Amino acid sequence: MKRSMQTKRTTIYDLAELAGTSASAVSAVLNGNWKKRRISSQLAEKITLLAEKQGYALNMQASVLRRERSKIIGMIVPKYDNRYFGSIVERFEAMARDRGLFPIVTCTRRDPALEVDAARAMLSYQVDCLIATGATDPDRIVDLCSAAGVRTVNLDLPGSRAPSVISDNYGGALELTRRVLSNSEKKFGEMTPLLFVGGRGSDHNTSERVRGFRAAHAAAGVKVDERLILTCGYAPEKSEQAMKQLAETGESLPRGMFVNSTISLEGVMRWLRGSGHYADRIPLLGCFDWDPFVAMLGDHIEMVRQDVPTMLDAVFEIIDSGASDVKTVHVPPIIVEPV
Amino acid sequence: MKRSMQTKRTTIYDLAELAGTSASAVSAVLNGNWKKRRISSQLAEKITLLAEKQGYALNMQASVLRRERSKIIGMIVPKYDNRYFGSIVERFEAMARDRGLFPIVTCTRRDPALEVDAARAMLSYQVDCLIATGATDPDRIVDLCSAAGVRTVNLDLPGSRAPSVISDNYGGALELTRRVLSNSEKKFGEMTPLLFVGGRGSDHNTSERVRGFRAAHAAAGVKVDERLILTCGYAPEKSEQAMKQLAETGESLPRGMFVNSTISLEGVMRWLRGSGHYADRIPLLGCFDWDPFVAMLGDHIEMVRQDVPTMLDAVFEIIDSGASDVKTVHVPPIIVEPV
DNA sequence: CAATTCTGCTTCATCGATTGAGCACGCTTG
DNA sequence: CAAGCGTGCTCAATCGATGAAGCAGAATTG
Repeated sequence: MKRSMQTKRTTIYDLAELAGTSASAVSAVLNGNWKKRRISSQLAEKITLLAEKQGYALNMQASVLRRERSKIIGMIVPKYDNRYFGSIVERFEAMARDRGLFPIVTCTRRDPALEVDAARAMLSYQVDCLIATGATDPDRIVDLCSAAGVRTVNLDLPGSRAPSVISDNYGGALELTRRVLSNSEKKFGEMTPLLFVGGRGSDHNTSERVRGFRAAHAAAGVKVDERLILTCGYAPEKSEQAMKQLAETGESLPRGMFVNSTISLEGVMRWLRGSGHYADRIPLLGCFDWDPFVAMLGDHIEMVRQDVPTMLDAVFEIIDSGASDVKTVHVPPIIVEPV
Repeated sequence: MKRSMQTKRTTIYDLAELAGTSASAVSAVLNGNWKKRRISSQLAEKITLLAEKQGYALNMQASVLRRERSKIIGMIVPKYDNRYFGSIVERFEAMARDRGLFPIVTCTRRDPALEVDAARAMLSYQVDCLIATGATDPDRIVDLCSAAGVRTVNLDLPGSRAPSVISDNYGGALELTRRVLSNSEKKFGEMTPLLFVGGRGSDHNTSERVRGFRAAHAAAGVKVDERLILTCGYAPEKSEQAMKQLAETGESLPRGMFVNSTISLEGVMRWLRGSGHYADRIPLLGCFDWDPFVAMLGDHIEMVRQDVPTMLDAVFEIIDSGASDVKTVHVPPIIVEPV
């Protein structure tokens, strides 16, 4: 309480001296296995009180160095700018803590080099396990980790060398597309091909969603217009640019759109409001991802919300069970009923 | 590359043996001060190559244990569910990395007990410095840290025992209120008292914003209606509930509202759409905080966007300069021009 | 050519916590 | 009463990286 200067932190040796006992007794008491080590409850209590009074804090570096498992669990995540990743991180931290693990999370801004650097850094900090969320190149990370004997789980985007937990992108996209097409029929009396915008053509989720998009068109007997598939990247600037270019072709614009993330939707909406197209009438929209304000934007914005709690349950089940067979768990996303 | 079993990680001792040299030489080479330690560049190169080939990764726990500074910088943050905190974390991580620091961030869900636990955990991990963002009780955290000789900076919410960086809440609120009142005059030909909803009455930011809210009313010659100040907490459920209760009083509802965060706005909007009030006509709104989709919600939603880059510049200036005088830096927020 | 300096390393203690091994004492048992 | 056991602790090695101190041998100097 009264230590204001640059006091060296209190260690178990300090406590041992104060208590007139040995450091190993102090250690045993403070990490809870004093029963096993046959320390008397009197000594235990004395030490506990002293530690509290002195404001003792365990030095994790020393502890981890000595132990074989660090109980540190790492996660890398692309961005913090949307509800999906935000809730993943929030829930991940809570679940990790519930298990007595220390979570460390880092954001890699969809930058492959940063992803690798971050993974390396986490390995240096001796994480017991790493969750690679939405990684550009999950297998690269898995390789790094397995060289160090560290387990990995891929989340959101699958890899081929570690268990993965992802949304059922195909199923979600199929249903989302179906709904937008159906809205289109209700509103215009006919179904015309939709626009697909956002995401990277090379990533698994996007290609699965495109597959669902196509399947829904096929089921409705609508031919997909290939020029309307714009997998331009996730960033708002990218989708805004893609819309602008599309409009410049002079062709008539689609009546409905499948937007591949809220973050891409941000760019699309910017373009919609900035350009005079659609004359203030928002087209029929479907968005793969959920945001509370998007839900309020206009009428009939269909959304598919990825089921984060279930996904993280699956992740921790893999971790807790110690399974490491390369399987992909597909979690059905939640179809949000428009308000 | 070819280590697939549970191989013990490579250490500097392994490398030393392979290179036919000593561990200290390896250490010196790998941490870059081999020039100072007069290691020949031939040996240096040999060791570097070996390390690479063996996939050597530094054991940070051991390294930090030995060194006096850990180069780990911690941040606690209340939530990841809005753009404000999301961008704080994202930028914090980037700036920390630029300085060669390792950022660890943890989310405390506005729970005072979790805040303290998280701070303790970070101290155990030997953070050199801790940034307490939006902490319920910053002084408590500062006390914990200073007992361990760890510097602290308060962000978003100020404390009395460490430097703080916060928005100019009074100024921002004054201008935001002024604008909503002015819109009210344009639309209805008169100014009537606005509603203030969201935030905790006990927190500094909220009380400063209420002060700005009052000052703007006073300047416009409008009397504040005390029953319309609802500092019910930040969570959407809280603000939704508060609106419901207000409506149940049967009094006529205000024509404009000052909403104290996007997250509170979420609840307000839910109520607006759920209840029949305002008959689908969104009232004049001002929101202290920014979100791209909120900007698109309706006409004339005024927003004040906290200036995260400038705030974090200020935080790192304090950290870099080593200053620890208890000063509060007020960063003017950005008035967002409605689209 | 002896004395000094410089070069290029190695040795060893250290950081703080953990844990197997072991020690001293008192109590039981045959 | 000796042998055996249980209790309550201490000792010392260890985890991996770091860096002050030191030590050979080569190069330079007076």
